[in-house]
Amino acid sequence: MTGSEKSYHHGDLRAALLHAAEQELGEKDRDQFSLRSVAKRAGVSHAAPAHHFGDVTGLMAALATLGFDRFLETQKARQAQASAEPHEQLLQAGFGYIDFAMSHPALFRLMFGKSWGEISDVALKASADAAFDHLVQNVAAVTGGDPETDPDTRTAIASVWAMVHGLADLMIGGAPRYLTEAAPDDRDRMLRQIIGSSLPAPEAGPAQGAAADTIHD
Amino acid sequence: MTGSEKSYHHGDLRAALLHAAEQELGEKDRDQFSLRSVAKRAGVSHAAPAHHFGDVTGLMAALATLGFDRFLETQKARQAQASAEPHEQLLQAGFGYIDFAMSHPALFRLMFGKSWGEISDVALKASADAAFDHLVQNVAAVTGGDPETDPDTRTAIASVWAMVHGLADLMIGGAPRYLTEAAPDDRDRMLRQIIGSSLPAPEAGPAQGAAADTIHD
DNA sequence: CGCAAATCTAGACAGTGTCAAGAAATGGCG
DNA sequence: CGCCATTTCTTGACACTGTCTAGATTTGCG
Repeated sequence: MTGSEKSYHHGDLRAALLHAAEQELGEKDRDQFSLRSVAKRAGVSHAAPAHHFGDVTGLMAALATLGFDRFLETQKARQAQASAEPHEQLLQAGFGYIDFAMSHPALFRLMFGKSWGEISDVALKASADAAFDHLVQNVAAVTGGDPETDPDTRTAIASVWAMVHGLADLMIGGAPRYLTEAAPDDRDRMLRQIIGSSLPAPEAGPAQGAAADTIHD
Repeated sequence: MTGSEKSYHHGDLRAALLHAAEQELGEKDRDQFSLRSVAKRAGVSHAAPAHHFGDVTGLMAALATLGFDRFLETQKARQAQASAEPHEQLLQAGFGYIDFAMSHPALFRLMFGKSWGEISDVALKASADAAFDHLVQNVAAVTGGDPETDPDTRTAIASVWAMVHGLADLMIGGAPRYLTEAAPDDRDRMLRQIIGSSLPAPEAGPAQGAAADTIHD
């Protein structure tokens, strides 16, 4: 423990392996990534990860879990330093969504790479669901409807999610040159406009949005 | 040639390898996919693909090129059996976009997996650009603006593309249960509504669309 | 102290992509 | 037609991958 420079037992190898894997994922491509290389980076033998994560898919699942947690944090951090008005909150969550994707493209692709249905890891599913629920709540706060029953709210959830996710995924690939070539200010304005267009009802009038102040949560 | 059952020279191995690779990609996961397995499926030695595609990335590029071509065909096929009205044309292109993604999820992920900037293969870039230009033209036909100069058109392009791409990518993963759980009819209606919400101006009046008949094509 | 459990190492195995050398078929030129 | 350069494919080898098994080392608990 303490220093834990080089003892037979690492102390907290699981976290160290996750850290190494995250760096490895950030530097190299998805196919350059190897279990042995992260083990080497962590300074342990090639078979050490097996005991903590079992399979390589186990490490991926743990990595994706960690990713979803930070994903949610990024969105909340963006929202924290913004107006409490629901519409603005949802907008900032969307920016956080895109921020995370562009900051950690490989991790983002890993998180959304596998099909939702075939997730067996309970921790991963919990973290992913938490991130999803956050989006649902933010949309519901804007529409004012129940996500489970109100069809307009359900459509709005799918709409906003698709728009933000599509922007994130496309900007990772650098596809829409109309977005990537634009100056940062222009880009933010365009994103704002685009995300806003996917919202159910931006506002009927300028005074309408102030109604949220009475409740304000 | 002729029968070409089993001669030393295959005849058209390149096409056969692409076909085998496509099937392999459809059946197995991205990581199960291997150069040797497609060679075995095509009935040739494990080193045969190297001469036609050089690297494994070369095969991937060729496969993605083939994918983008079919991607474009799928959209055009959808549009062909629909009204010539620009708004409806764009909508059908979007449905084709999503159709293709759900029919060939692995290929779709392969096509959009790599960053746009680091594409060196000229054929791949050409096919991808062709697909992108098709979208641009369809959006421009709705807005009536120049894609290069009109900022509203540029924003509309990014908006529509992001929405449709986001829907496609999310539905591959089965993420938005509000969409995947819905009955097919409901889903189409929701998609129509969602895609429509990302459009600049749905329509000013019902008679407006008939103007396309005069020009047609 | 002693021993079971947990943690990590070392070695082996099948499978991967890539490279070099050579065999087999093709096509052009005399 | 005959011959040879070129293309196409095979074979074998190499380093590397993930996973399995056996064993070494450390920890923790009675």
